[in-house]
Amino acid sequence: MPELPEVETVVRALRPHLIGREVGEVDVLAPSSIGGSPMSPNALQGKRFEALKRRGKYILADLSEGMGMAVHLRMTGWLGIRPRSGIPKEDAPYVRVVFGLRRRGREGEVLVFRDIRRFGRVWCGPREALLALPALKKLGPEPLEVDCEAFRRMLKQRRGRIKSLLLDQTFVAGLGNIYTDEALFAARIHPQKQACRIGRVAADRLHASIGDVLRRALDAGGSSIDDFRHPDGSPGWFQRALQVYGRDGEACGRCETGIKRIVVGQRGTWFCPRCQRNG
DNA sequence: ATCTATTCCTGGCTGC
DNA sequence: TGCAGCCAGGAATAGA
Repeated sequence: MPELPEVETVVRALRPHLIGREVGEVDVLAPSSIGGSPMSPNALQGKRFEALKRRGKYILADLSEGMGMAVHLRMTGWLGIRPRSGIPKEDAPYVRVVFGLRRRGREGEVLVFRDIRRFGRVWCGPREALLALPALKKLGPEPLEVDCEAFRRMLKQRRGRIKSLLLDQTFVAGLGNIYTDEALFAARIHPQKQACRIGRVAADRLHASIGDVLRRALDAGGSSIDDFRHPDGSPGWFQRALQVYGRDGEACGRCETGIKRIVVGQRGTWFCPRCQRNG
């Protein structure tokens, strides 16, 4: 499932392929994959990619003449560059949108949006209209940019359970189920602990753990759980380094206690009942 | 502010 | 071997 490190990995890999190229013909095979867009993807035809960025779990492209594109991969979304006539047969049923790419007027490759479960979305339109989309506008701060004191204050103001709070994109933008569980384990905080009752020392530890786990996952090219793959089809490696996520019954790397799975806010949650106490 | 339930969607699993 | 039923999961949404 693409979270911040996976989305950032995709952005970095796509950047050199897209910058400077112009959008050619656009083929929308699944209209439901187009978000409540300000405009149809066809409006991007003839516009040139100028920048590719990430905000939370959103991929944001700046195009010429003030246009933009936003993509959310959700569970199974994938973006990649393919030869114009070279979409593999096994991918074909899941290809939802195809953007032709031209350089100096010459047709070349295509940007493919593939998405098995169709939860992902592509939005197109004027940049300002995209940034005004409620979901983007309400995003909380980037977890790698918020400083320790600010983070501590943010926790103090909230009475919800820490796990649910970290998953709330309006609180911090970019964490998902994998990295919240990993960060809470590293900081030795119980996922159901009330945010405002996390002490100063533990809050600082959590802030550091979030930064640490995200940076290490980024260095590993993300985690290939289920079907996350880089734009070139290669997998990330961080799933090997995961300490608790999906490791029901396995021994905790710190104390050997069995990792436990519970449900918090309708989300599968893995933690070590001995290292992470709710007291 | 916060909680719960529901919806979207499909591959993969379980149980018969 | 086949089939029904269930589940995961991010985020929007509605309602409490």
